[in-house]
Amino acid sequence: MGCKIEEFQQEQKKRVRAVQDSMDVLNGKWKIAIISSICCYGKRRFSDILNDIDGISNRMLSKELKELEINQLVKRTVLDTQPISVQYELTEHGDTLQTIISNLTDWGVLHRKRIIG
Amino acid sequence: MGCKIEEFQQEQKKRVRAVQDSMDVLNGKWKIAIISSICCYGKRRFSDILNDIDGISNRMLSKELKELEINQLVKRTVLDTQPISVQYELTEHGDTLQTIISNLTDWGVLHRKRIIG
DNA sequence: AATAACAGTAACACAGAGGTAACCAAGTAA
DNA sequence: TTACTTGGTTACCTCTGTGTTACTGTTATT
Repeated sequence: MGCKIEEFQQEQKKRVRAVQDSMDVLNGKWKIAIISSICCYGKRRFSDILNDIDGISNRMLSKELKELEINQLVKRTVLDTQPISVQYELTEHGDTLQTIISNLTDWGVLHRKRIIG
Repeated sequence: MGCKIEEFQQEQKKRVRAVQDSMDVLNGKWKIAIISSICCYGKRRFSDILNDIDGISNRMLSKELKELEINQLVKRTVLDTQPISVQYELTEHGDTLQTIISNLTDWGVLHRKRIIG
């Protein structure tokens, strides 16, 4: 059976689907920036993240954090302070994104040098 | 001067900007799938890519390939065949995305196991 | 009594991302 | 003559991602 090529194509389709699964979670203008901010500081409050990321609105931050929570990448904890503050941290699963974030950071620098400036 | 914290924050903002530079290029429903397809086969024709990626339309593929060309990730070559065929391959710069693609593939599998199925 | 900080939410608006379907030109096979 | 293939383009439409502004409730401060 000359199935080698078809097998390879099936594998490739699986790989493409896997990449798209990742991108479904990471897509959007702000998600990776948010993860990057939380990841970098370990724990981070709502207003801190708002401050870390130039241009994001509280509406967007709130929405994106919710989605990240649903995808089990981020954990939300309400702290008993006055006024109430809310702490975000990466889950164990979220932590597994570190390699990707780091690669994307390096590549971003490279790309900017090469294309943008 | 107690500048350590501010320095760190500046560094972090730079990192976030770098990640966003990457995402500007890779964002969208199809771009990474396209790169992944070309990268996997080395060289790939329009209709092959169309076939690799479930759900993409020729309109989208054409549009995304153009953008990837503008960003110097993909090189287009018209072949003198009948009917004419067009070959796409990654540029040197596009090749530097391989690590990221591969990481995203692995993470996608992990994530699907963990969340989706 | 008024204002500020925190962590959001609600209502509305809009550009552009993405989908669908038809069409094109050149060659070629039936 | 008609139909098919390759690699697109064009027109049109829908929908969603994102932005803007204003608002909430609670506590502390002035």
